[in-house]
Amino acid sequence: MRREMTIKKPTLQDVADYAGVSTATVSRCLNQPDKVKQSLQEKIREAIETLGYVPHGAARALASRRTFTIGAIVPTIDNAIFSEAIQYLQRDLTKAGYTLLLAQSSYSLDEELREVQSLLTQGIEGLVLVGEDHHQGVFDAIEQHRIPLVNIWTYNPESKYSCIGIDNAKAGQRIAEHLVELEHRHFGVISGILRGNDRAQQRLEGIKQHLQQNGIGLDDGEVLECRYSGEQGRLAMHELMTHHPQTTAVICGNDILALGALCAARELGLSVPEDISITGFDDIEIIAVISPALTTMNSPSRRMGAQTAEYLIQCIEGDDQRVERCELGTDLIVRETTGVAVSRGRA
Amino acid sequence: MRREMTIKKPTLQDVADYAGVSTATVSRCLNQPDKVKQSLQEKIREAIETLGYVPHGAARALASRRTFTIGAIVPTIDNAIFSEAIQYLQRDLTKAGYTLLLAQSSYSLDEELREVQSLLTQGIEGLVLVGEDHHQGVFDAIEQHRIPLVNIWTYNPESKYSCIGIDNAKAGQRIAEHLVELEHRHFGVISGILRGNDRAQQRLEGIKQHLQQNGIGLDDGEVLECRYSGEQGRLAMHELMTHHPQTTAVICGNDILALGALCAARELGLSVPEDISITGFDDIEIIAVISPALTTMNSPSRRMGAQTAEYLIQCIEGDDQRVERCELGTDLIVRETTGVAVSRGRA
DNA sequence: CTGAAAGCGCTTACAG
DNA sequence: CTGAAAGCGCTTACAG
Repeated sequence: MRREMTIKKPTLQDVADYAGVSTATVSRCLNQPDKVKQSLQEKIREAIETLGYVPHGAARALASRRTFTIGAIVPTIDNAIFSEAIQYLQRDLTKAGYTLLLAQSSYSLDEELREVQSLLTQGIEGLVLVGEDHHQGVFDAIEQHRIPLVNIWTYNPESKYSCIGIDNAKAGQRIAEHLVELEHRHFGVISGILRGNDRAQQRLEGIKQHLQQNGIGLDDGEVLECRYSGEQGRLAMHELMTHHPQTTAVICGNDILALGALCAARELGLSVPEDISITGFDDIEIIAVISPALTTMNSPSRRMGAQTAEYLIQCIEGDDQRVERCELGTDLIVRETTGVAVSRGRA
Repeated sequence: MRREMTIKKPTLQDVADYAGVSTATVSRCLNQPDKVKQSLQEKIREAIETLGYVPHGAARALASRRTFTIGAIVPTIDNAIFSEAIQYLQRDLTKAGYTLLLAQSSYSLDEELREVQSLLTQGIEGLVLVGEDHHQGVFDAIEQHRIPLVNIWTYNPESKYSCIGIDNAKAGQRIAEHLVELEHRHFGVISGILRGNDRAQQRLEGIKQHLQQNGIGLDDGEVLECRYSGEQGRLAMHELMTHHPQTTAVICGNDILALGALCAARELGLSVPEDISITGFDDIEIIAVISPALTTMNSPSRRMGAQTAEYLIQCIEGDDQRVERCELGTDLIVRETTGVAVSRGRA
């Protein structure tokens, strides 16, 4: 019988027996040490040490109704902007004693809903989603569970839920404005897949709106959608230039796509920016050291992660149900890939 | 009293009452449906639907002694190779009904130990770590909890624990060999921080060994350590060329450092590879579309993630305690940044 | 400051 | 195929 002691992991009860106190005291010693006499604390710590006791999180969660767990769902972790945000979110959550449960939606709203349900089962006390466009079931579940939701990467002053992010439409507009100022009249857009991605949709809307205001049209054929990969960007650029050779300005959905487009331009013998201007989005760290230096819009992903952690913790600990709508600024960073299309005139 | 029903989340008991069955039956309906009569299943599903029941993970974990949770600790999630591996690990774990608990160690073995303890509290049924060099406390804890550990990114046929990764020393050797074949005699190494990073240490050992075999020395001053960032690589390259201007071959710890070094070479007016050869490591996706195309060693991070998920699941479900030591191959991908140093002779 | 005891929401032999 | 009941390992009023 006693043999079992060595094979079974020690419980709070074992610690209590060993230290000659009650389980209540051991529990207090762990969670509210100041309520336990010094001498007992020492005995208990010794017991914990020699038995190699490790608390049982599930039991604690069940009894205390606290999981100290936050859920986050990003489209994919394998995109620098999301991994940067997650890095900071995770780091700050950990500092405050919370655990991050991370899931990926692959840019699918249905998949996102499934992940939300799974996270809810696991008892998350807060949820972070990307964008503000979600399956209705997500909102229903959030309401029922009464946990704070923060939508990141999006800013909407009227949102019913908290958001910490950028104004995507305005950012798209700003890029278009820059290129229009350089007197471009023939545009192409290489966007990420729009379905399930409200950020990309909003940016495209911003671009279209600004072009329209300046009397510049943008045909459907001049907007290409593809996955966020360098190779996809390269192929899209080739397709764009085949069907719309007069294009002098290409707005890309992110930096990776822009690097692919740049690659295609090289292959086509087009000089940048003399023949064609190309813009990115995000200002990921790596592009600071590559040539030609990419004109892009920065995206404060780390700040987003850190601020989200801070908000959520305050929301939970302060029992503060206030909705926060926070707009983080973006800056157009003009470098070497945009300019006047001198070589090919201004048709 | 009844008012509480609307404010409190429904439990299994509520579902059972509503459906007119016992909690045992509801539980079976959820976990082993084939053991429950069809007609009852329908009633129960209806009850779940109308009450909006969501299972309580902690209670389930406590009662069943299963958490369906796997822990993984990477140095940082903000490095393409780790985020790629995690993406696949996460995806495949999710498919199999497991949840990934992700933590970051910031390349600190002490921090790693702390995270391991936290994960253990949360009841992980398996653990994934990067490298084979860990705090002794990690091994002790793993032994005590009897959970499978797999060390990734490392391959050691004698390892006591499972490993799925590459032979880092061999990879380092292979890079050095390539450059020696191109008749380089003056080397520089821009490595990641070595402390707490056995992969980087092993690669450096492999490089040193091969150079030594060919009568080429490598002074301490010719090995620079820096964080994995483009800017750090750029600065290190400047320092290297200031103190060792005769250098014709620079081996970088990863692709990001190599891009930084390439940037510095441009700034210094050095042609690549005519004046100097530069190599990376990892073959991250993005470098496929940038110019000059980087010579590098590929690192099968996605395969590592997927294979780790597969092994762990089999280990847990098959109750198979077999230790697996799996070497994933690497390939030297020779592109445009390495060649004979024609311009500066072969001193 | 400490302990006895109820209870958190499930699962699972066991009996029928 | 189904149910009564014990138990998973903690926390937390409550009483002292």
